[in-house]
Amino acid sequence: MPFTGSTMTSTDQHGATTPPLRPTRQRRAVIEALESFADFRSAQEIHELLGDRGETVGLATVYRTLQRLAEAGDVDLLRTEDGEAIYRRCSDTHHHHLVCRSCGATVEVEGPAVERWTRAIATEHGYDDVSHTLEIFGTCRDCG
Amino acid sequence: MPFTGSTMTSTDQHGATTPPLRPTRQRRAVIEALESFADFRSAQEIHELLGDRGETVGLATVYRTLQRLAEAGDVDLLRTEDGEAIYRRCSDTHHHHLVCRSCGATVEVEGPAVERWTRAIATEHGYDDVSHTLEIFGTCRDCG
DNA sequence: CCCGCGTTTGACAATCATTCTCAACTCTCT
DNA sequence: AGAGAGTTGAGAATGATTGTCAAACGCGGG
Ligand SMILES: [Zn+2]
Ligand SMILES: [Zn+2]
Ligand SMILES: [Zn+2]
Ligand SMILES: [Zn+2]
Repeated sequence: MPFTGSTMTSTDQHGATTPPLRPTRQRRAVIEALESFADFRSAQEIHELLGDRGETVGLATVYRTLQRLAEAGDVDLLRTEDGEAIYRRCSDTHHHHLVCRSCGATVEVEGPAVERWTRAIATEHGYDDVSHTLEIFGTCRDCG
Repeated sequence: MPFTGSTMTSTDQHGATTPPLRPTRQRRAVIEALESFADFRSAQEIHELLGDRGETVGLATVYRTLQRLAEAGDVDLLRTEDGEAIYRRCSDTHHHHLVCRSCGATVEVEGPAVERWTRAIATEHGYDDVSHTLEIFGTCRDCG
């Protein structure tokens, strides 16, 4: 049963199997593509953008790269209503997102209180090694 | 761009298109199946259980029913690490889940403060019609 | 009880995102 | 240059979820 606290986990990497990561053309291309977006995008969208730009990067590679980045915590991952994975470059400090339901405009937010609360609640119920996911959705001013 | 606050939304249904819902054998069977679980299960698992029980219900029907129930707010929906949808019968008041990462044991939790915080943060940034998703993961006592 | 009709079902095909395969290729280091 | 591990890409494979559509059903009305 694979349950997660993937994006925005409060617990961090154990220490181990972190094999080297080579700076290849495609890897750089994907990262660069991410830089050019302010909101969440799917692997397919990123692959498409790269195609338009002339940068040739295999779809499988885009998927692989995005996964690696997500695991490394260099990008945040969330799921659309229908389960599709979408990614976004983001700051390295733990945070959450306030996303516009209609245009996707995203704002990073922090809430020390919430962080404390989740940990407390979990501990209180005997749960260890706590992590969590939290996203806020709404309609932004422009889409209002 | 389908972004959500599906499960555990703080905003509720607008008012409209809620066509009647017939209490069919299969519908009842799915609901009953859900009653027999305390944790989240996938459509496939539920379909399988029904099969074992002798209750014949088409897989497509299980999917459809589960969707309806989720939309109606009668069951909570969340996604496994790999995007698979899993469901669980739950109380009708707004709440969140504390889930064991390894065995799936689930506890419903409430946090008025968090509810207030998400709304405040959103408003503060000019976002309206706010909803949110929040899940806490950890290792339960038994799996510790 | 029987009829009419919109709803629901189910077997199966169709989607579609994501993963797998694996031979060719690229780094890195010596 | 050469060896060895890490990467890539084209295309096949997977697997959850959805679409199709004719047959079966549930709910009144007569
Ligand atoms: Zn917007
Ligand atoms: Zn947090
Ligand atoms: Zn457990
Ligand atoms: Zn809440």
